[in-house]
Amino acid sequence: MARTDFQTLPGTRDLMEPDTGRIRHLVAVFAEEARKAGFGQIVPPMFEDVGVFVRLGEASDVVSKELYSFLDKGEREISLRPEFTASVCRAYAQHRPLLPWKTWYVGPSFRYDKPQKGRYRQFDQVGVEVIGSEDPDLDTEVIALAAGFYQRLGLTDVRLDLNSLGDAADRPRYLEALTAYLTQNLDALSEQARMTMKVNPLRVLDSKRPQDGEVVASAPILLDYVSDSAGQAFERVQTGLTALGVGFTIQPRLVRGLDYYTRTAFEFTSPSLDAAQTAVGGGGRYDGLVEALGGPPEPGVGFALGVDRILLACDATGVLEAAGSGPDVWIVSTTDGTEALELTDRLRQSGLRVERSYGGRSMKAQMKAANRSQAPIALILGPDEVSAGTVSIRTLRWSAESVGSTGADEVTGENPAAAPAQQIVVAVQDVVEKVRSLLP
RNA sequence: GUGGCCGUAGCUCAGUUGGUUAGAGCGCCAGGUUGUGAUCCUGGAUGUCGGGGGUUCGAAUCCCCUCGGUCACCCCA
Repeated sequence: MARTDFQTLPGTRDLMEPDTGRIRHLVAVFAEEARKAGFGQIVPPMFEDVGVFVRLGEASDVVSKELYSFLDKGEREISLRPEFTASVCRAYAQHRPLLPWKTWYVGPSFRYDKPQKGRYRQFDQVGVEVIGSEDPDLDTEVIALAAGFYQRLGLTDVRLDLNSLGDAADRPRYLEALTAYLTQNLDALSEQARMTMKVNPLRVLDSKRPQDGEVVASAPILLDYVSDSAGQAFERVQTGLTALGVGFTIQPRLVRGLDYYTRTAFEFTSPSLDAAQTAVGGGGRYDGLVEALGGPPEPGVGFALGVDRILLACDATGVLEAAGSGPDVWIVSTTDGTEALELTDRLRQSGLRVERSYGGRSMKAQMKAANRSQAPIALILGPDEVSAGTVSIRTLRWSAESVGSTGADEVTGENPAAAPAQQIVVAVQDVVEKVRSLLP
């Protein structure tokens, strides 16, 4: 391990190629899907008044212990956003765009968690929110958008779990029944579950501890306590998803980590992730959140998908490979003139990806670098070429990819097992055209 | 926040009854090659053995602390 004065803080990292290229692609696909579905992009600030996030519910860990908070120089209490939904609701309350307001986002969020595989303190999400309509068809549309996005990436094994949490008015009745039941079975519960029960009984349903499994399995079912209107809406969502061919599983014990959810709640998981974190996305309806943030009582529905976990799932299933990012042309120069500089510039202006060697290295070293870059073509500028006003074009990558015929005499390579390299000499002014004709 | 495992070159790792100048493979650099990339051959560079303290004649190796990574709990994307 290299000794350096500074390194990234826990739970943060430097994303670099090829990962950054994959993320660019992923985001481009998502933006396209969202645009087709009528969503416009929002870029809210990464930090807000802590109150914006506290309204998410103080019973959730995200708020109670994972908020990155600090005092700024104006003595304001600030938090880095732990998610986008609160910011979007705040933005709606502040700007009052036309309803229904459909918006999508991408960017980092921050949670002070202990890092783990697929879990970072700074992590990227893409997501959408719709403010201002209770229509369950929007729930369906939003879920289908996420499902379609996974499909387009090639993630075919993503599983959708669905539940209805009922209206805010249904919640107390259910909590009462659940608490009574859990209290009765207190002895059978794990210590952690007992702690959770005091703070947020719903979350006990989500316990992954085998010990709690038995108790949870026969706990009262949320769906039995859901109001008629919420129940009908849930039916409508199911019918809609089925009509669209989106597969799902009703998961009566699915609850979400943030308290603001009402009615439809859903979670996407990828079984190919063997880590503890298999959720690649989730969301639901939050009909009271805008109002809680001081806005009008507008309902909302949306989801957030974890970019890093999606990438992990892609790795596990071998999709979304990094696109080849090598240059089209590599320029080898053994003179100290400005010819290489000019040729590089000219080729780049013509739209080609051009790389070259620097530092006046030997031709052998430059050819090695050219070969390694995976460029299909090397342009050689030595004293002979410069004085004759020409450039030598040499095809690279002996072994596999053919670069098209140069129509020139073949130069025998020294590698007997590989296709022979070809080399031709052209006038400087014809280089761009010739190179273009050789590229696929 | 709690617990398990781990931390030696750019990368993957070897290196235990503590013992002289700390190793391998890959990669990198240079040469063999008459300006031309594979292979091969030759040569070369790089480590305060994560950091600090302690035990010892002597520590990569044993002890303590600390930082970082990783996995699980928890939580969630």
